[in-house]
Amino acid sequence: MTVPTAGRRERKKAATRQNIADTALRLFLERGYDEVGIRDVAAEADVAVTTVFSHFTSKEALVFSQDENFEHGLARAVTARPPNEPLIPALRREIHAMVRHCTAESAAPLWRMIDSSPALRQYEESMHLRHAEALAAAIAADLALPAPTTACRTLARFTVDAYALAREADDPAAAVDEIFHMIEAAWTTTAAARP
Amino acid sequence: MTVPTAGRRERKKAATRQNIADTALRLFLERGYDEVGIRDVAAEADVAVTTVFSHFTSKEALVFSQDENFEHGLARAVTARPPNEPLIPALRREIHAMVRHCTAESAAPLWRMIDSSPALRQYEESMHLRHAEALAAAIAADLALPAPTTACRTLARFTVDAYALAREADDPAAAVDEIFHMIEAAWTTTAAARP
DNA sequence: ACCGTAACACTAACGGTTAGCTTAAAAAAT
DNA sequence: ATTTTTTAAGCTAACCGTTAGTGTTACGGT
Repeated sequence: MTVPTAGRRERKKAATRQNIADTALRLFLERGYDEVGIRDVAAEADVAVTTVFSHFTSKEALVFSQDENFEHGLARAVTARPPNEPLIPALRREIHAMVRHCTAESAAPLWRMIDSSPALRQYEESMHLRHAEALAAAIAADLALPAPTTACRTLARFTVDAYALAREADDPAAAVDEIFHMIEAAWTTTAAARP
Repeated sequence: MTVPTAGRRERKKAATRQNIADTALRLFLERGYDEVGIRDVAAEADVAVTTVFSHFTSKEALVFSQDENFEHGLARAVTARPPNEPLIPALRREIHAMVRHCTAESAAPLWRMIDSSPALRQYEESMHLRHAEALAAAIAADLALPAPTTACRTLARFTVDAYALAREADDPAAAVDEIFHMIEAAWTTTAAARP
């Protein structure tokens, strides 16, 4: 076993959380996000309303429960990349993977739901900004800077922009390449790009 | 008179709206955004709660009622710029003006309030995205394109990023210049930049 | 075996938001 | 000038996401 007996309590907690998330996502996809209330989710998952909010900070968070795993994926793409690989290509690879992942056939209904709900779109945007801040910190660390500079923060935001823009483009993969071509040009003109 | 007698009804409506916005902003700054409810605002402005929501789509919109004027300021910076002036410098000028405007001494308490409220920050972000979409359309029109391309949308987003990033920087004006140096490099590498 | 604590339940409420209906004043039509 | 139509604004009552307060149960370390 790779997992060192995570304790029954933690396993039960994880199971409850998973049950809630699965139930919520199923109901949302069946009836539509706005047509399903938190009380419906709680009843169907056979838990109390307060239990839902002890596992998820908001209704929208129920939809993005899986993507929280990728929360630090971008930062890890910087810190854990092959040695000697330049920064920008590493970021481009990661964005490519993320775009491919969320434009997959199986995820289509989910993203259609997200795109049609202003509340969910807004939640996703603010997630992206959090990711950008984490990424800026990782980039600064990679350059051995004491704190993120304006250039680091800018690169981070441009990178998450690439994800958001490519997702909406007709040809997502081509869009990633096109936008990263622009990012590369922007980055190479900064002093931070040269050691 | 330059105003062609806007009709008593419309004048009263505008007055009511202004009254609500002024009262709300005053209460928010006096007691704090979270400590003031919509019912408080309505009572103090001497209107019904439903009247507040017939003028403003949400509580957060009460805070940004003035900035709605600048909603299309960015797009106008493109469409109404001096002839023969290149695109990027025109955008940089506008962002400079916007940053100067919202980092002014008189606006400090307002922005402190906004920065300390997650709800208001999120609302501002989604405003920015709306602005970016409008700007992308204006850029495409300026280039005589039938529809916004990926490059247009990218430039638009980078531009609103410049605003957001510069606002938080130690030296906002310098940050605008630094980021626009990067944007210029990104834009000149795209095919769209050359006629 | 014991106790501390973490997970969950229940009730009730708070605050933003909306629906449905009524009133009254302004604008348009007669 | 009177009638008719429009529309801003009001009131009530609720919906829905979210939180506070308070128990209760069952796991985990000692």
